[in-house]
Amino acid sequence: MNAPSSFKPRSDLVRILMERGHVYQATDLEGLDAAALKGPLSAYIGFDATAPSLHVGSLVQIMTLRRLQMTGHRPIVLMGGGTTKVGDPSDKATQRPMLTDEVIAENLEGIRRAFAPFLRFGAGPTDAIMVNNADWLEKLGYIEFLRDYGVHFTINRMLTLEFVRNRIENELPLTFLEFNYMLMQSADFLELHRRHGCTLQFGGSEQWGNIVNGIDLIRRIESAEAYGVTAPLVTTASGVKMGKTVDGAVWLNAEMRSPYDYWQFWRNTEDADVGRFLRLFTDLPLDEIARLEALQGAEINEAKKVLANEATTMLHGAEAAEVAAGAARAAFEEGRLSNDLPTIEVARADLEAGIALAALATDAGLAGSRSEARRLAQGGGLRVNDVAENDGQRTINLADCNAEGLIKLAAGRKKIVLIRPV
RNA sequence: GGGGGAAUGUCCCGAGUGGCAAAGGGGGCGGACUGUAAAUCCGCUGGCGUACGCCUUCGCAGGUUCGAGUCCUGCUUCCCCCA
Repeated sequence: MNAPSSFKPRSDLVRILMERGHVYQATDLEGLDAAALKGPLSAYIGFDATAPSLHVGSLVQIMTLRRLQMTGHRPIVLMGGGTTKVGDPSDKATQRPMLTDEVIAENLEGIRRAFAPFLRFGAGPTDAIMVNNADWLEKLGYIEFLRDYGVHFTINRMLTLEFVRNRIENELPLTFLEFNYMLMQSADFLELHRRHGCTLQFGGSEQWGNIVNGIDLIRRIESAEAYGVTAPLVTTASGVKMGKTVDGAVWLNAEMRSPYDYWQFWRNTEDADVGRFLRLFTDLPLDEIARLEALQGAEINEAKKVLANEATTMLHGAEAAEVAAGAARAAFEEGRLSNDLPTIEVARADLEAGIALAALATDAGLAGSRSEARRLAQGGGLRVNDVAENDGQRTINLADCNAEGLIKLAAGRKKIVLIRPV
């Protein structure tokens, strides 16, 4: 199912997706290539509202839509207002917790915003559009649903799907609710085909079964050809699923993860991942990436900075990226303070009275609790103005302010926060 | 409907004789070493407290006991076997 190496795509779309590492599996890459040459395609990816923001794990998908648009096609962002209520079981060992309507609505709002920097929305032929599957899924009556869609799916076939076999073999429950998810996703594809002429669906590798079923449904009901392409699951070279850190995921929304931290995330990429990430997550030309990727030893840090700059610029804008880069340069390369580091304001009166270091570090977000901050200090990981402080109980007051009236607090080498009395 | 088993440190897996803040992994965080990398070694990994300490945790609710993750009763969810 992987693209044969002998295949030479003629369309920009397929060529670029392949070159940049977006293709893991495809139903009919040659057919898609031919279709893309004929004119603008409409393609979609669905995003369920399981969290208040998308994170780096979804970035591959977003970038796929971006490439699609840049090669002259129309992206459709499908918000899963309806499917979220069922919950996709594909990559899960157990059923997801049920989310309430209120939570789903809030999550959708947060997710919606993430797309603006990556796609151009509008009414033109290749402008991106955003739709919500609650619009059609919620109207379906049960019997209607069974008769219109259920009739096209056989249990025999569904039982052969990998995640279904997994659940059954490992004796994990698979509820009927979850079992229906793929029908809903198939219905989505059909609906988008009808409404918007959508003929292509992208998704993560775990979406393969769902996508193929949608293509079948379109073929049966509309006698039309549709295509599916999945992206590889992006892991780091160490084999860890990408984007997992202290605070959980690397969120895209700025209020959940600051541009500075976002820049740092990319800057801390492992050597072995730099080339792959540059191809996937930036628009840099491939020959430029090849040059950066070839850098050896410490020089590859330059490539990581480029990656951080490009990725941060794309999401938060050039200005935010420059500020983040500048703050990092000052802090790590010149060993001095930059006022552009994340800053926490603390009431001057509180500092006059004195605050325990552990409490201050916790409030500044460097530790999850005071106990944790205290342990961090004991282990030598907490520094005040670059001096390791072992006693978490030590009081911090205005006397700790430097010449600029700030206190620099650091947990480890990389997490730095400035305290500003106000 | 009947019988048998399971649920553990709110990231995951997982041991647990009535004295347990609870073995061991993974993951994460910190330290050393480096290049803000990898690998390796070391430390930490429930909350609050300056401290001898206090509080909250083993599916839920009761009970026995000086004392319960561990025993008893009921309930919930899941798995297996029989019907």
